[in-house]
Amino acid sequence: MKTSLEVLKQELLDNNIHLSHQRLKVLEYLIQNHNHPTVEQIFTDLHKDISTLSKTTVYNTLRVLEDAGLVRVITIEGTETRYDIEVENHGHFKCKSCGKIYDFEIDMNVLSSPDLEKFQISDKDVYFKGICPKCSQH
Amino acid sequence: MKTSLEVLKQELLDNNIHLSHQRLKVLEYLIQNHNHPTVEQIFTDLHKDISTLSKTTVYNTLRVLEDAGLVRVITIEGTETRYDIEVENHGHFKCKSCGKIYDFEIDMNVLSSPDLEKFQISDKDVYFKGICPKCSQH
DNA sequence: GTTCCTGCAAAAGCTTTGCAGAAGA
DNA sequence: TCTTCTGCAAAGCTTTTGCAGGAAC
Repeated sequence: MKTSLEVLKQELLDNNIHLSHQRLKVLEYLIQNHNHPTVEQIFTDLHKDISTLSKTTVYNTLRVLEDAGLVRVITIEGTETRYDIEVENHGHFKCKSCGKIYDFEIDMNVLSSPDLEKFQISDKDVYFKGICPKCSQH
Repeated sequence: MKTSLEVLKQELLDNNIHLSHQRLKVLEYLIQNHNHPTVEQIFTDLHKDISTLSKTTVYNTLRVLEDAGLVRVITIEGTETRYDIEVENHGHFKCKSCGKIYDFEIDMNVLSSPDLEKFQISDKDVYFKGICPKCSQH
């Protein structure tokens, strides 16, 4: 399984990134919480366990993990940045009513354009917005 | 042509939005500048013509235009919000080297997922990142 | 001992809000 | 006249930066 902690720890080591307590906790959190948390959510939850944790460290760690290609940054809304363990072939849907973000499977390979023939593509993000089934019932 | 000023002005009227001088200038600017400007860029350029223009008005106007469905908000980067006249069936590519944003044609109708069967989708955004041809030459 | 990491405090940006005056219908 | 719009100033948020102390190797 790609998102196991052991595999990711190895990837960090391969990238010459120290496995500090704080970093492992953030990584662990992202593996266990696939709800696209904001920095605030990650910080608040982890702060319960690690009372000395600072928000700066959360920011630092997320950047490190992003650079290593382990986490994906979700900018579906301009006002808040969310984070997700890197998983291939899925897009994000944000419900305009309840604000929840859903994952959905999508074949990124289908996504191409003749306009981009000479472009080197390294990241593909697909963001949808609308109303989720729960909210449209009401 | 969908992006003509006259058609858009009519759409504003249909939405009960006053056609103030400032609003028309912002709209005109977006029609003439398809380079996905930030608020800062729009403000700086328009300020040359309208010396009394305030950034607040630019923000207000962009929100009004967004709500009316005339402009699209581009959140390809979490740190900056960009704006674009609404055009169907295109995605955005951001070069990680030079920072330029390119449009590319893509058939949004192809974009669907069985996971979203019961979802009402109102917005679809496709963001790619990588290196553009100009930068990969160097 | 050297290097890298953490976390506090402060700074920096971007965006929103409150409000008084101006403009428009 | 009444409603809506503008723009200044201030506030609110999120994120970054500088730096001193601490941890890891």
